Amino acid sequence: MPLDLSVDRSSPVPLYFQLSQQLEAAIEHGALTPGSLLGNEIDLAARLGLSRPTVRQAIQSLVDKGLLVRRRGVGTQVVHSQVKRPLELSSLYDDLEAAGQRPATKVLVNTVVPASTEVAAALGVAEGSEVHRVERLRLAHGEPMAHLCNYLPHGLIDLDTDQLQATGLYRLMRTAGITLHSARQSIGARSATAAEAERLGEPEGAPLLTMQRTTYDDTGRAVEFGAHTYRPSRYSFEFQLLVRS
Amino acid sequence: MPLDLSVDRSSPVPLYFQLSQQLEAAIEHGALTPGSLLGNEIDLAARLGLSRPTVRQAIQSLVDKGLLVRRRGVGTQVVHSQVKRPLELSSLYDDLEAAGQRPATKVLVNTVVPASTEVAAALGVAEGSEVHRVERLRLAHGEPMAHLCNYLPHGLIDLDTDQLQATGLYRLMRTAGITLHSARQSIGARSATAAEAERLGEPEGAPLLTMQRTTYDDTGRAVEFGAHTYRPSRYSFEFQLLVRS
DNA sequence: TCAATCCGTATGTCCGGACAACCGAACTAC
DNA sequence: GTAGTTCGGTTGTCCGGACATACGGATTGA
Repeated sequence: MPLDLSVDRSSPVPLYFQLSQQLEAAIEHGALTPGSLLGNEIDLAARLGLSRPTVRQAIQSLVDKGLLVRRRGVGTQVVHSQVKRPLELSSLYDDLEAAGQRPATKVLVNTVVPASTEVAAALGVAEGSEVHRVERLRLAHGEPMAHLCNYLPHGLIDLDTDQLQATGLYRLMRTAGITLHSARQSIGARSATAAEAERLGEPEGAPLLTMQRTTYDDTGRAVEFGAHTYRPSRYSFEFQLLVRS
Repeated sequence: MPLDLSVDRSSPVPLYFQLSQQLEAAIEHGALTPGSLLGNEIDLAARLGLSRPTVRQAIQSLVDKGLLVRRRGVGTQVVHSQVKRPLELSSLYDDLEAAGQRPATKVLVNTVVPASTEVAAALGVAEGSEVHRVERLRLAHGEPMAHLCNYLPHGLIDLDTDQLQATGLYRLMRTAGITLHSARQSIGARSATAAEAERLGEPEGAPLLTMQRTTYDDTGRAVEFGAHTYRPSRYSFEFQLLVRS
């Protein structure tokens, strides 16, 4: 059964994208079983009335996602799954929501402060210049999960406390027209101070998972710097890596 | 100064790859300054005697690396740097070596054991079947930095203790002809048990950074499962993320 | 003066074809 | 029986062209 694929040429959606979506769905759905050959590109193109480059572009996008593997002289195979999602630049809020965890946010601080040396260096602004400072407690199922402290350049975005309670910071930034591009992260661990333990409902000296992140938009501007602490009993970083070959 | 680019058609290296390497070097070297336009693809192709698709392929690879940004109707710009390396599937050994840290390895255990429930599930083998078990202490500058416990399917690779001391596990696997494809990771934190504290030279109850990882080859086979603990005072996970758009 | 429109330009998509490089299996020769 | 060779099949690379689409600035109009 050669799988029923079709493309809609009247659609504004690019043909290669239509195809890659259908292939991905077929893999997800099990119509294309792991290890099975995909059939050669020429035939596939002919069958769909597409050119080979277009088919290749569709396949390539799935190879980049780690769903397919090409072998010269052999063909294109479906990877033996295990692949879920590669690491994305996502917000904790969205992650929790996607996991059905019903996240909630408690805004502790939402103000403007002069930039400390560390914050100024991270955001690439002058020391002492005004920056937004947001401190939040992230809850899941009513239990504190993480303490989030973020700094943003002044004037970049309107930080409304109500909106911060209702959604994540990244979604706010995207809505404001900022196109996120990359981020530098550092994940570590340390003992909780008395104040941190208190905030998160952990005993003093308990181990904490820490994450520092600076996010840049597509012009290279730093748009956010954050120092987060997580309760390791309730949160860990899970992600998938792909080999860049 | 329009940058001197050239390609060698007699070389077996693909033309698009030659071009992307030269562009990357130019960016690295500063010949292409952040924010500057790259010049349109048509001219670039004509100047190099290449076709536009080839030039596009070169540019696209750098866009995927996060070095360039394309804007329709505008052009292709160099990202305002900050980009170093996206997260790779690399071994701790290679990372330390690249950072000039002079890593050393002390093999504590190198044996074959029956797979526990957890290990069997991770590697996708029958519970109780034989698997390699390797336990190592990773040192930098003579100081313990991490404790690495790894399991590998039996018969996949010849695990020589001397080789394990001299290099990293990933390099051994690649040398053995295994093509790594993806990995699932989980990073967390917890308190050190007495034995762990002893091994790493930390006080009992000290916070530890933990990482569990299952690595798959390009056929989807699990080829390695590891449970690592790191001294947070000496190690943290640092990496760069790109937005997949 | 300010807003809407037009237009040049650059990337985005797509086509059809060609040859090269590589893998695996069948075949052949020893 | 085994080793080497040939050969079909598939992906990798590259070409030259065509039209669509979106952005930004200049022009035009109110």
